[in-house]
Amino acid sequence: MSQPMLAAVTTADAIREQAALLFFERGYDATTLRQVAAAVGIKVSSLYNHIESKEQLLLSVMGGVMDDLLALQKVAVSQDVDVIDRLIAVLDCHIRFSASRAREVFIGNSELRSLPTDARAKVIAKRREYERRIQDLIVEAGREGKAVVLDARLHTYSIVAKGTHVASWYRPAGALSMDRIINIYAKAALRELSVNDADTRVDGWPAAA
Amino acid sequence: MSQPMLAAVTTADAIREQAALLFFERGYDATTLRQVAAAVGIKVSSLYNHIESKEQLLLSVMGGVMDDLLALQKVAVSQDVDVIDRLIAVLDCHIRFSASRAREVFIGNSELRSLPTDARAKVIAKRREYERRIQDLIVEAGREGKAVVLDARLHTYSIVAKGTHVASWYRPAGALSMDRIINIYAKAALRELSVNDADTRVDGWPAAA
Amino acid sequence: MSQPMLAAVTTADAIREQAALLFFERGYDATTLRQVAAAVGIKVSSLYNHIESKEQLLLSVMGGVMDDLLALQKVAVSQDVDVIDRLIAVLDCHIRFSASRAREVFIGNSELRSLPTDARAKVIAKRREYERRIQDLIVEAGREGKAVVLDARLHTYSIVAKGTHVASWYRPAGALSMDRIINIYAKAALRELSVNDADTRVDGWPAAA
Amino acid sequence: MSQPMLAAVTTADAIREQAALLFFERGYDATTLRQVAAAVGIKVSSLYNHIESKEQLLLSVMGGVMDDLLALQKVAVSQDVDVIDRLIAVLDCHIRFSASRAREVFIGNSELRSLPTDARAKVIAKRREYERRIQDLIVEAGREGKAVVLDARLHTYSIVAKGTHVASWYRPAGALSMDRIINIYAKAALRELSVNDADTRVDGWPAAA
DNA sequence: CATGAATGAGTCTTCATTCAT
DNA sequence: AATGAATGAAGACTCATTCAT
Repeated sequence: MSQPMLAAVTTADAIREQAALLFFERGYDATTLRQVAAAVGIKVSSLYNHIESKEQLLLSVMGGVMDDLLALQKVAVSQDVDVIDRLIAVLDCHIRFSASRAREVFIGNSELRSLPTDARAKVIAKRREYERRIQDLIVEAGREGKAVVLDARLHTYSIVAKGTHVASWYRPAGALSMDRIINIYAKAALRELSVNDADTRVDGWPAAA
Repeated sequence: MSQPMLAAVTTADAIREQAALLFFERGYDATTLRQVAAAVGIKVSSLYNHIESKEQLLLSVMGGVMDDLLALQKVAVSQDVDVIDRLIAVLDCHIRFSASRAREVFIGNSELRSLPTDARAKVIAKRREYERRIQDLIVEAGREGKAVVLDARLHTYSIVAKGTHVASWYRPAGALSMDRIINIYAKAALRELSVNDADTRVDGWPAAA
Repeated sequence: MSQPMLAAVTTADAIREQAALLFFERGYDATTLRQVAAAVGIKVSSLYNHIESKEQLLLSVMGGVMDDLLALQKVAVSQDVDVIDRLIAVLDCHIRFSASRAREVFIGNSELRSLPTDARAKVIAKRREYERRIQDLIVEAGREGKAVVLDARLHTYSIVAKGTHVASWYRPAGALSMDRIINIYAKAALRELSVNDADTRVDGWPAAA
Repeated sequence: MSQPMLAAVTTADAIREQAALLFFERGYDATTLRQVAAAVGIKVSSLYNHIESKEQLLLSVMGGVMDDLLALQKVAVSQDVDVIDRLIAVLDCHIRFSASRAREVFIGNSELRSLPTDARAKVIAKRREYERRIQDLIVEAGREGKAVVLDARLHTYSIVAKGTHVASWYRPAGALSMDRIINIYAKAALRELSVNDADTRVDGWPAAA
């Protein structure tokens, strides 16, 4: 009823879905379990047949995001192709993920501080690993003379920031198609690194795969 | 003690300062007026001799940020120089502000939704105006053939995102000096727009002023 | 596992057993039906196939205690022997019961107030009857010059109190054997009443039976 | 207002008083903070201006009881008189305290298990110390041939039990005066130990002091 | 019989806010 | 100005109980 497109099979799924929506819209602290329950169509106490606590609910919402993202990035990074092509793959992965799972990504960014200390630490570690891989690629490209690196870390931040930003406004029904967004941001990133034929590389990209 | 340079003269100032710190660290919802009072060294009820409400406190913390930012941007934009130089000035303004007033900027980004509807609307309008000016500059540069614009809005977002990101991690004592960060991000932005001699333009910039 | 000797045959029995254990350890109010269910190895809802309500469970745990005790006391009181011998029999009965069914006795003492009003009234009536019989014996002994009674009621309380106390600490595996405890407390009670040859009477007691 | 005799000066005192009353009547678990607040004549949330938590309230109610009791007992034990006189003094102290502060003593006995583990451990240690002193006196009396000891520990329990029991029913307005109760129970205790002239010793007791 | 799920009632606790002093 | 106390509103969570499967 409340999920026209994605009918949640389990009540537990429905709870996670609605919670994600509400956490995204109002923030974790400002979201009441009453609101979550109402959105699902059950009473607050019934919630506890499916979740352990509000904190656990947040965890399960943020849950796999970083793992999924790391897994996808791994694939992109591991391809046996040119650095630039791997970089493009990583960019594609980054923006596509940030857009297609915008809500979770956004929550993952904004509600880190609502997480219990140990869980937060784990997520932060994954985040660092994720950024490190991007940075490594940038350094490699620089070393091979295929990019003019100003500051590897800041270039990385610049890329990461694009994803964070996209996650805050992307809507499937928006004016810009996801592929177009990815295409432009990938070009922008390569340009920022002064990669030769940045635009062409991006447009001809999946070809090499 | 927590503000080495700017010792708050008024109690009201101290409150705003500590509130900013706490809102930044834990978020508006998760911050208690008790915590603010404790940080200032007074009791909760005494707070109300200086503030009207928690919401008003948030407003006064986020208060001038957008106004100040718009004012600074205005100066940058109004200079009677080359588009690219104006763009650089705007970039400098953007990153410098995002870094030097990181906490307020961060709160302004993350706690928009905690604002009462009308206040939120006003801030959003200012935000749009701010972004519009950047976008206009990009469009102008593109029209004059001094930049190869892929999508003016996305380029704008890319720039804005850098500031948002910087506001989340910049510390005065950090490894990177503010000027260096600005220098690199300005180059990155010009490169992203395929501006000729991007790096040189940035390095030689204030000269024209 | 928790009942080495008396393995509960019925699930209903197991429930009563575990409930008794938990009520004893944590009190009725502090005991959760979930805990009872867990102790039995079933789920909470399954409990209701065997009990009517938590209150009824308490009732059935406290259930027969007073009836059983009264019945045993009846036998002791009705013997056709010397008052002192009957008193000793009653003392034996009292302490033996308090020790051998310590948990139920303890619960019966401490959870009276958790009982619904009418049930509580019934138990209290039985209690009074029980104490009255002891008191009557004391009075009789006094009248016959076989005891020096200070205050029949207080002597009765003194005896009752010993049982209550024993019920709170007696463990079958403890240092003192049950028979020894009974022997000593019986002597103490007779001594308290200044019965002649108190110790000898107790030691030679079952002889007369 | 609600305490005709003992007008509590502080609100905090009133809370402790009413809490003691309610904990005594219905038990800690069955007592609601709402009830406590209502009894005091304030709202539940106001309670928290005076207490830290329900558990702390229990602690502060049970608070000094054992300390006070130990202090009084110390005085009785330390007198430079005959063992039997010291024993009588200790008995007087025990029963008098159990009666005059019946509610607190009762709560201290019945709600031990509601205490957090560490607090419970402390109270239990004090209890043991208290009982040990009684037992030492009994042993001493036995060694000096002034008492015929059956089992020092059980005699101690017998005495302790009388106090516990008294605390459960004593009312200042009751039929038996406190002094009479003390007198009888002291005699009963000495008789139980086969002390010579038990009754006379008790009746002539304070004389030696 | 056993159980997963639902739920109304109620628990302790926190918080922003007010007001008399 | 500062504060102790009071309070309405709300929040997360628990529990005994019911019912369909």
